[in-house]
Amino acid sequence: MGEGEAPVTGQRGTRQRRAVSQVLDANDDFRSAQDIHDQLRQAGDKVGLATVYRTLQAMAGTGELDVVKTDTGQAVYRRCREEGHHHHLVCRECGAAVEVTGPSFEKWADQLARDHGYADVEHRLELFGLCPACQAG
Amino acid sequence: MGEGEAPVTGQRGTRQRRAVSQVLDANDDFRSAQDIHDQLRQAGDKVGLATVYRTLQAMAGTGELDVVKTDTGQAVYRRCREEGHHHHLVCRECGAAVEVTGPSFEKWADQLARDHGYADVEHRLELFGLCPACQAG
DNA sequence: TTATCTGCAAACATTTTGCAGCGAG
DNA sequence: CTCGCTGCAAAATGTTTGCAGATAA
Repeated sequence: MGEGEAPVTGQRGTRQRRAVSQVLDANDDFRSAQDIHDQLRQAGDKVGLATVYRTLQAMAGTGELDVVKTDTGQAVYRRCREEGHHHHLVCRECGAAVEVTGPSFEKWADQLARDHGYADVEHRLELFGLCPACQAG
Repeated sequence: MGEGEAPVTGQRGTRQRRAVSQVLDANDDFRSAQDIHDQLRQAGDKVGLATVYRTLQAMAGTGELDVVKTDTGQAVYRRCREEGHHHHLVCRECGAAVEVTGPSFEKWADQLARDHGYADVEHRLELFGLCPACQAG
């Protein structure tokens, strides 16, 4: 009795899940759900688009994935490297990204919020540019 | 001869445009295109939704409007106060916003880009929180 | 007059959801 | 066996676009 509520961690090890995870491992850059879906099909793994969305969402929820919204509002994902709070410098050409942290920036933001009496402040910071490789190309 | 290409500035003074402009003047906070459309209808001004979108887009293009993308990717607008580059501390409850600039932050961002060899870097920074008024409520 | 603007509805792109069936544990 | 996962297709969102007719200059 009292097995209690299902552990939030309760994810089943399905083929589809594994396939998505694998694609994420294989890519060093940010990809959209649809990109990942295409890549999956090309590799011969048949996975529904909805499932890709659901899986990415689930993984992002546990913090194992980083999500960035592009210019057009599209969400792009990649496996998270650094724990904790950080931002990304993303190449707008190829999706390659560097994770960055800025203690001084964080402090500035906090101070700013305090100065204006805003509570519960969070920020979204994205940096977009051309990576060295894409400049050369 | 040579009237030349039409001046980019060629905007006609239509009732609809004026109505949208008026709503923007009346609001001190960020509103979505649809919000503005609703507000317009309530005020008795019949303006098509597409026209609202087109107008807002045009105004944003000339720099007379600030645009911020919310969490959900929705675009929200308000008349721009400060010229030049700045960011916003927006109340996630009521849309009230403070415009902020951060020279130290800008410098940090530039340096970061340089350190990683990224060119043509731009950043998007939004701060979301609860404004003093909404905390009280 | 005439180029621009407007309104409508249909097109779009991305993401979410309902539901019957499959499959991991 | 069960309950969560999956696939499909349909729905939902928010925004854009094509086109015929209205309108500012």
